[in-house]
Amino acid sequence: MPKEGITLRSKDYSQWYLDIVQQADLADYAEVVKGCIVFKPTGYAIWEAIQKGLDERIKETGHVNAYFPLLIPKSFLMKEAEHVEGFAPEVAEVTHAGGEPLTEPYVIRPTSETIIGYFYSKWIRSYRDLPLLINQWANVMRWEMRTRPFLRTAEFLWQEGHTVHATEEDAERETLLILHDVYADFVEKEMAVPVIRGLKTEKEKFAGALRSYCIEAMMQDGRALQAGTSHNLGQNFAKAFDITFTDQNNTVQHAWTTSWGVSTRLIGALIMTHSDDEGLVLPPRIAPIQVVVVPIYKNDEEKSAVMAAVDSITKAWKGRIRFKVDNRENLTPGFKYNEWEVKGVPIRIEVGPKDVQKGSVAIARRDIPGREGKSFVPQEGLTERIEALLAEIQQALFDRALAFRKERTAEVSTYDELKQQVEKGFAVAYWAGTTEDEKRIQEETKATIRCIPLEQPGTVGKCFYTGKETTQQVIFSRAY
RNA sequence: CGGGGCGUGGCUCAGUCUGGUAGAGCACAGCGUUUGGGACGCUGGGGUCGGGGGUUCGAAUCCCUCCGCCCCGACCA
Repeated sequence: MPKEGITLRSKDYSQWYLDIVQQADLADYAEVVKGCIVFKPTGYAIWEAIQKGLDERIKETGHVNAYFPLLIPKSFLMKEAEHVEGFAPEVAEVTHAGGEPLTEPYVIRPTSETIIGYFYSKWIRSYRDLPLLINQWANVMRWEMRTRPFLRTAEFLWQEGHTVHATEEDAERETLLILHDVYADFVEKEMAVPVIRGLKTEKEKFAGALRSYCIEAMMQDGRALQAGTSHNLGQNFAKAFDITFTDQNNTVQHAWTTSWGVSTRLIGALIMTHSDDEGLVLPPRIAPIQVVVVPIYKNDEEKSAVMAAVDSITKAWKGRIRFKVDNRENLTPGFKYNEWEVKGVPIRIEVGPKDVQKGSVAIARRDIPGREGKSFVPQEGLTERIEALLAEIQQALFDRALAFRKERTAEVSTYDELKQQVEKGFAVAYWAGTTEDEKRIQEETKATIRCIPLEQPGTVGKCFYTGKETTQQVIFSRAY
């Protein structure tokens, strides 16, 4: 049953996405502030769930939270050559305050390596101070030319980890720990979004990094979305900000730093991975509301019987299931079904007079729309049944997304094949080209190397572009 | 930055070509009837027509100018 106000995916995927954001009430355009959005309560609740899952993992891996200033002296940004080049075009500047021009303008942070680097240089003296493992939850601003709710907004929310280590190996271990145990683990287990872990090419790496690792997901239109990045910054920032320490041998050395972040863009990934033409679909583990209960009655007598049943049914749920009883008056059940479907609640329970008599409820799963996903089950054992079903839905969403990605991924051995494949999804190819080659391919196909997957077949093949033999495979795709 | 679209009650838009008392649907408020897949009736409130200037007896409508937002593309988490 097509929903009002939602464009079909097959008709216009981009418009469908915007419609979902609006209809599920996730965000509003901040029309008075260019490129920004308002995170409405429903959308912000998803962010809070993401924060919770990530924050737990960040802390479990030994990090602590702190907070640094929003404004950064402009000169700080200039200290690391590649970094300036990467970010200068998109920073917003504060030139006046208190009615006076500032002697040195501030920039609104586009990312915090520089200001954090400044403080780290003050705090670190000895190898005994290392590793320093700090994360911050913050907002940042990048003046992007073209914005899209959640996927790319001028201001966005994120976490950015900034760590300092005594050796290159330690920094590398940290970078990969975050990639695997924090980002990939969270995104796959909690968000049910399968990702490919890989290394960025020189062209795509973070401005100022030695190496950038990433997790890449495939959206339903076959395009890639970078869902998280973890950078080994080498000694670049340590040298720019003079982050040094004295080692065991009393020698002063530059430290090795890392930075890593994921943003509210993950909400976009969630939408574009699971949702359908009926609206938002949320994986149970991330859903702010996992189960909605719609009571059905015609008169006061029925109402009291139904509500009593609802109370006794939901009593056992507290602390186990995140649920909401939709007891709004003057709205028909049908209206409520539609509303909660659009908003992506994983399970809907209907309780009506017939259920009171029979000791049953109707249970409908969001990931299987329509009659197929709805059945009548006994009230007895319902809590366990729901918990099992939530887990089943979580797995089903992941499996479906993974199957979709596999179906839309193919190995290519010629440039023509690549051109065709990137229309559909990911093209896996042997690659021995240069950054220049990569740029040319992007101009011609709009596709970029999303990553060099960490998992490599280890076999030798011919680069489709240069014809050189190589063992390195990469993934080409169009990206968000 | 290039291309396109739009600006009229809260929302979606009609009205602009051809100037003549600002409209519809939805939403909202009240009352009543409804309620197992987007209910219905009656009543009601709500608009400096994006801003400024001009033409005219008269401008949402014609002219000039400024502003803003959205979509597509290049660039980017």
